[in-house]
Amino acid sequence: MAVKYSRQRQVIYNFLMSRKDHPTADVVYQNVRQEYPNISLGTVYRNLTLLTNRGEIQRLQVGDGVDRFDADTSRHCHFICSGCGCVTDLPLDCMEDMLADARKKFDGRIDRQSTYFYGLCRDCLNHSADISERDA
Amino acid sequence: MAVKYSRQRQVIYNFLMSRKDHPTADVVYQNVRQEYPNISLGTVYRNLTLLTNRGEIQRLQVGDGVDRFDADTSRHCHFICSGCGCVTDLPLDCMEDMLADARKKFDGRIDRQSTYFYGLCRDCLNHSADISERDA
DNA sequence: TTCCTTGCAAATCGTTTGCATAATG
DNA sequence: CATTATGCAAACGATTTGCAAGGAA
Repeated sequence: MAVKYSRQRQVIYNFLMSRKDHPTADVVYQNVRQEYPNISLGTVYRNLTLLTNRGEIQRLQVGDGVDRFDADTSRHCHFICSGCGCVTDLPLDCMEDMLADARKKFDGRIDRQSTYFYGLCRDCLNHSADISERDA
Repeated sequence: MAVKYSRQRQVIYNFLMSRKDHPTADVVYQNVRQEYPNISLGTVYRNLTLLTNRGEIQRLQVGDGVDRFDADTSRHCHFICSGCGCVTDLPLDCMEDMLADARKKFDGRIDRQSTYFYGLCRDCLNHSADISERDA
């Protein structure tokens, strides 16, 4: 039950803190491996899960079948682009209101909320505009 | 590309319409099989995916690694109980406001929103109260 | 007849786990 | 020393897919 320090976990956490693009476990693995060549994917998964359970990071399930991880544990929404798959933070003021509203309407205890928005990011919108023009 | 009628798809859709508990593909399979013994899991998955793509049903990813399906395509949130895993509808008035707010703040196109709340349902709350009393 | 759909089984793939060894406290 | 963490590889499990046969338009 007690958690002991491990250099691997530290490196994983540091890497996650350095990124704002919500990398997958495999991306974490590929990057951490450059600094720590012997690390295994299993260790990466184990530590990501451990950190998530301790609330030090957040696990995102955006719907493409691959889990992503976010070192920012503050309450915020995410936008997922259906074009390129990028995931970006989307802080909204009304999250507190929504949570309060949900608590008022639901008979039970609500601890946590997770909200994802889907659509096309600016880059993908521009690309699709280019394509329409070209085809016209 | 053209969709042809199939009895299997009809049965799957009918079953989904009859349930409000957001069943998984396997639950759909087990139930549909009683009426249609030769149907295969692959067919169930194929049709659930097809119906989802056509917007006739909704695919939910509540975070336990198993997809769930909802014949109610109206805009509403879901509550997932961390105790028993049950999934219930949670309609909120403020969803429109939230979507509007997100669209205002985000540079890109937002098509769709998905919101999940997590906590303990009434039954699980009662059970945990029972356990505390018993242990006291 | 043409194209879509099915049943079956095998393949996929992200994630988890068992085990012997290494590191931590 | 007791306990937790690691690396490796095998296991897992939900979902997808290839293919030959069946059904709809």
